[in-house]
Amino acid sequence: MQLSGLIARLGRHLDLTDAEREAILHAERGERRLRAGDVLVAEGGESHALYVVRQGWLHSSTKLVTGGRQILRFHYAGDLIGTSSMAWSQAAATLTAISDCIVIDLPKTELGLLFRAQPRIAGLLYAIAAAENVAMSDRLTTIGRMGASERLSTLLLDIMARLRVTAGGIVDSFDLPLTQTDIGDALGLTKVHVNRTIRALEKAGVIERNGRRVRIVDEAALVEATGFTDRYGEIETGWLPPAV
Amino acid sequence: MQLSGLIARLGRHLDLTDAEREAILHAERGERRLRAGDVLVAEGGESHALYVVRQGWLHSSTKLVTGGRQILRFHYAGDLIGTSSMAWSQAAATLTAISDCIVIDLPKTELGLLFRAQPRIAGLLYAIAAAENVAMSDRLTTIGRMGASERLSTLLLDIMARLRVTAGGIVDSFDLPLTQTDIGDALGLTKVHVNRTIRALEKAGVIERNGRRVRIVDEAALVEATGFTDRYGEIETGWLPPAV
DNA sequence: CGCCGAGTTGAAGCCTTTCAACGCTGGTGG
DNA sequence: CCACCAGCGTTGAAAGGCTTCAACTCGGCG
Repeated sequence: MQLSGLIARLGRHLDLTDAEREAILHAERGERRLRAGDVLVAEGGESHALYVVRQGWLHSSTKLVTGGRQILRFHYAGDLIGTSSMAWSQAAATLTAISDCIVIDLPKTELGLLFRAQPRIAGLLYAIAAAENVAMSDRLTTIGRMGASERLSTLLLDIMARLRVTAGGIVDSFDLPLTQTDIGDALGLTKVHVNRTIRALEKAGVIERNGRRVRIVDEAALVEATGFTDRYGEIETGWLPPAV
Repeated sequence: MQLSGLIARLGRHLDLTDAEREAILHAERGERRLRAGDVLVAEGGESHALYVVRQGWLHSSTKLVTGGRQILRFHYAGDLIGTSSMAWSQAAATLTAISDCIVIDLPKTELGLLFRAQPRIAGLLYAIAAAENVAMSDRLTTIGRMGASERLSTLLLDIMARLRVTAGGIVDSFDLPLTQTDIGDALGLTKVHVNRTIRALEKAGVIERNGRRVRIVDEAALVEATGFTDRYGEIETGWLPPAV
């Protein structure tokens, strides 16, 4: 179980066979520990591996010619990150640890072998990539067509939905390890306006804050305002070929 | 060659073996012809197949609770679309034909079998999915952090880069089958502001228009202003397992 | 011939940004 | 041990970019 990031993740969607577990363990390399703020991969840098998040939060981001930054996505335990190196040997985004993290290496040549040995795993990884794509689409829609408070609300709902996957029980509050600058870079807003928007939501009584802790007071109102849909549930696996 | 959408696309990245071609042909089902404006798949509708674009342009879009629309992506000949149905049986986006189109069905159970029979194809499809993800990230960055004229410039550069893949020679002008409303929905702008922005670029002398025809006069200036990078080039295939 | 969608333009208003300043906290070095 | 500094959060005021509302033109289609 020491190097089982991928097994844990895929096991959420499928009952893995022993052979599949074995093959995954064989593909995974040693783990890497990161401190909050550390950069795992830099945009434009060489990259020949994916990483599986075992513990902690990270984000991927890109820099603009104008000096700005866009945070593309937040990554949590179980996520497969750095996938752009499957298509190119240069990383398309920077991966930065938000909290202290542990990630596991998954060299892409090993992944190639895993694809051959375990086609069911290959199919599931493809389905997960498709789901990632939909998650990106959701974000695009939010940023492209919604105002500041809807963007912020969507982010909070999304984080909470994601935390519920692993946390099991009912979650209505969580620690947010992001600065308001981070939130702004994720939502396409300035930190100043993020601050005003947060305080407006607070004043409206739909959220509460206590330090880093955020509590969602009126989840229904947030969902109603944003049209948020939780995509972290099941992934359909019926079409996958049988396990080897 | 009649049903070879996928072969043509994958052949851009790999030399396919006969067995691989055969397996792909076996997975593809009959073609479907669409008229401009036709909806191939509706958001929320059942979907058990992908589609390969053989001819024409389409776009995928989502509707907002507030009544707006976000166009997520434009699709061209060779693209694999409707991939959200790999993860769920309900489509996450609407697929609409922009011009008259021909698409080929690729049932997901067939794709599952293809994954098992031809692991190299599976790996390549995964790499393509990863590249799609990066393309979405680029769009997110553009919309999240750039002004109207940069967004529009990026769209034009992106379309041109994509057309160059299939058109071979030097392309500096193309027919744009999009309304200004479409462009606005793709860029997160109103059609009114799209219009003003187009005319400003025209007045600045970086583009020219003649009906639907758009000519990029000063490509370097557009690239400079936007930091655009063409991702339509090679996909790295060195990590793929050998062909069967 | 008339209507509708697409493109165009002007004016006003709003949301978000920009600029600026200040309090607070945690970490660092003297 | 404590002073200082840097980053973060917060707030106000002014500016700006984009939207909204409205009106008018043009071309294609019934």
